[in-house]
Amino acid sequence: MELPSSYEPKEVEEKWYKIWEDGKYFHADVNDGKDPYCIVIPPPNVTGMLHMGHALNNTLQDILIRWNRMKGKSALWMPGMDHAGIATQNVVEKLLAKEGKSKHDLGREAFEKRVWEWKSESGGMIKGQLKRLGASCDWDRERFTLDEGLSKAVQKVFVTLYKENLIYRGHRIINWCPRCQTALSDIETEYKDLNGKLYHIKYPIKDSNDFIIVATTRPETMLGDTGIAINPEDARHKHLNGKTVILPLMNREIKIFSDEYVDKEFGTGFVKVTPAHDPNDFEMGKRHNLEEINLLNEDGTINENGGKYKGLDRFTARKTVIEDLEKLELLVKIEEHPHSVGHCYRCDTIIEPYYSKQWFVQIKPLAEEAIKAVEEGKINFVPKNWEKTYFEWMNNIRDWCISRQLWWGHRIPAFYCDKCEHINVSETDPVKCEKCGHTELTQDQDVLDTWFSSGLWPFSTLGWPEETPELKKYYPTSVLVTGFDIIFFWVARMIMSGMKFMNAEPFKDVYIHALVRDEFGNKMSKSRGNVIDPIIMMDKYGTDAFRFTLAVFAAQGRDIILSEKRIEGYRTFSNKIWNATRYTLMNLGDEFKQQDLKISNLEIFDRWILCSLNRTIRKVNTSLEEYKFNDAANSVYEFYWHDFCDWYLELTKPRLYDAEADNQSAETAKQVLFHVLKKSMQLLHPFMPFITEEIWDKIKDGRETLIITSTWPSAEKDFDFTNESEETEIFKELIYKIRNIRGEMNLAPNKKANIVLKTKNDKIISIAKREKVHFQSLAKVDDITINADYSPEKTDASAILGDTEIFIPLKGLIDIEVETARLTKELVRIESELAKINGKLSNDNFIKNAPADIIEKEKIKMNELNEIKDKLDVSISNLKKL
RNA sequence: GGGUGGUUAGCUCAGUUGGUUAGAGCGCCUGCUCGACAAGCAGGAGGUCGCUGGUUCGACCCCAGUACCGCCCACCA
Repeated sequence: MELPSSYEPKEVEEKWYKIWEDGKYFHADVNDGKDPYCIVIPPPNVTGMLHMGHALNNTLQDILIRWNRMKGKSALWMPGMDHAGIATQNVVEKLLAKEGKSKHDLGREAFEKRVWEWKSESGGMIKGQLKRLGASCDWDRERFTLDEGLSKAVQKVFVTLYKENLIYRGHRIINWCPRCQTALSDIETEYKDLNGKLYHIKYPIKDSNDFIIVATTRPETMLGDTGIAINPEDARHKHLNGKTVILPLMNREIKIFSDEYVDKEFGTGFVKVTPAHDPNDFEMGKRHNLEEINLLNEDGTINENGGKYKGLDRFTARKTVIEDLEKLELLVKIEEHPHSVGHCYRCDTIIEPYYSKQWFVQIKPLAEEAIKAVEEGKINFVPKNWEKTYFEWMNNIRDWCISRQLWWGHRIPAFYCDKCEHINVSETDPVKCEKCGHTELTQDQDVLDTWFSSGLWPFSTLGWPEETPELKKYYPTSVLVTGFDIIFFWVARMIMSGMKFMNAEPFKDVYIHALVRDEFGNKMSKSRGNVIDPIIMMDKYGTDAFRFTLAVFAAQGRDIILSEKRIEGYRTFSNKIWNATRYTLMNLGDEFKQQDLKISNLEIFDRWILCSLNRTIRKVNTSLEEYKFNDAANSVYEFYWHDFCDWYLELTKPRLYDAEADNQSAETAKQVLFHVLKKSMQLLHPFMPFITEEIWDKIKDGRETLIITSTWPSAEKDFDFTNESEETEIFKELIYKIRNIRGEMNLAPNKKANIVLKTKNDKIISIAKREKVHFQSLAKVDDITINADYSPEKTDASAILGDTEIFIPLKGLIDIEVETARLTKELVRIESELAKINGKLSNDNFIKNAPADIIEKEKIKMNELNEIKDKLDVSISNLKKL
């Protein structure tokens, strides 16, 4: 069978994904009787496009899923998408804007319909992109957070929490985005450091010519001031406590009061208090019975409470207020004042603390159980240190604002009686008021925070609140794979809801992976223009190379700085895999039939490669068990390229090519080649699913596909050939030494050389005698002489391996200077090592304290090094005599 | 302000029970179309492991301090 000489990913990828999908190979059968292994996908936004974060996240999940599927587990990767309230509504609103319309022109119902239309036409692009990545999700089970079933889950959760008084409605200061015109939760507000200004303003004291000075970063809020606060211990201002000041521009009388909150050391010691527009002021207002004057409309303009500033945008108002104060000579100074300002996480607009009526989850009782679950080890974060972050947040958690003034999402299932205003909350939409029986009810206009529904994802996708077999089998799920940026948004909330409603943890492990950055270490973002498009990478280098790169970079606890060069590098690995297969297939011949490996037939290098394969299998297993994707990927890379291709393949050539060769030896080589190739494809499959499946198709003896053969390799005790491995390492050392001389001496590759081994070492003697043919093929050695009493010519090049000296008679070909330099370099290295060891051994404390075996090791080493040094000295002085 | 991660070869990164000649890929230099692969093969150069102390017989690894870079959280007007 002849393969093309380079691997072309494109067609292969398309072909196999289709076969896998059509064959339902991703489907996990709840009745298969196998042990469950389940991962729920972090649902991408329905508006989402695949970026590097997704690529990494889903590659890692796919590795775990494929690995476990091959191990014979009932491996379920539950896919789905998030309706992404604000993000999606924004997208559709923008489209409407292009038509010159707003959502209000359509009305709520028509708008919602429009969003659904958008979803079916252009939403979920990311799904196709995930397929491109090779994601082996169980697409038959795909869910959407606004599905009927998931909506039912949402309703049940809301109602239950409400009945337990864990959901309540109340007036609070919340974060308001004037552009999205909705409330946001605390974590949906991103704080950024801005260079703001601190305005110092005079407030006249009533019936006096005196005044106080307050400082503020948001002067327009003064329009809503209803008090001035001082610290009760502030000696400077104590006497003013209870006095009245005249609020400029509004001419309102407000009182000075004292409150512990005020920091004596900061600013002037006077704090203007605006209860409706600052959370701290709100708290102080509560304590001192101050009026809350709301100044803002929902769009961020000043409302009728702002006097003549009514109708101005908040920032225009700020400017105008300052100008007016200046005219009145009430502006003292303006200082530069860097401070952090909250921004909307969806549209980056500066948010306003805003006093309004919203729905909240009383979170503490839920958090307590969620904390316990991690403390008790029911859930393990990997890497462990993220637990601290989790605890930190959970211990300081505050009530969660869950109502959003949007149209796209789960409408809050609360119905207000038009007559008695009673709030009706029940699992089925009520037809009459449960209190007064009135039949005119109005549903709350708001929808729930998107994260309210995604927080139920691990069990809602499995069918909850129904008691489905899926739920029974796959919950708790095995592991959650996600980035640290959504630990609070999502992970914590899933844990809370899981503990509350399932009475069990939603997943046993949480693997937190790094953020992908560009090659300069910057976060990738559209606005920076530094995004590397995963799709383009897959087009250029193949999906397998791309996935492999991500796996190699996924070391724990570190950000990933991705460079295209690395991806390119692993494309060459794909090609290497391909060509080793090509070699193998070329040499097997048509009659080849795989047989069980017969130990007695195995030659030394066969044993060595099988032993190395064993080690690799073990390493891959332990690494994946610990989520050390980089270790797993590297070890299989190392094995395949450097053991299998660089050495074993080369070592089979004489056995396969030489017409005189022993038939049994050739046959054994074929069997081993085939065996190792097959196992390698299995080991590589989770990382590089396409190329391995393609190759498997060419080498398989049965009809099954690699993806579901359920034969993940296991190390075979019979193949732990440690002696042969040690011998092979010695053999390799000899080859290295000879190649080194050849390379440094610039001996042409076609120029054969004779070597003389001056040694009494039985092992080396036997290797040299037995493996002559390999010395010839790998190091272009013509003849090997073994002579313990050899007295070298002065024109011999030499090298030393332990107690053995290697000589290559070069006659006129030797370059004295080069050879001297080469040997001197080695001598310097040996001497510096000797100096180190001598230092240790002549240190009494070392002898006294170090373990005996360490001391013994050092002594042996010293003797060896001394011998080598002597030999080098001789060789070098010989050269000098020339 | 409170946490937290990093600093190892020109670049991007590995390196957990403290004893290694400190590794890999890319890049660089030299030589190779020899029956898998030039997306390759062989050889080579390149690092006082941020800095300063300490613990130890012994430190890239443990401890303390320090510098620089980064991230998360936080209501300082």
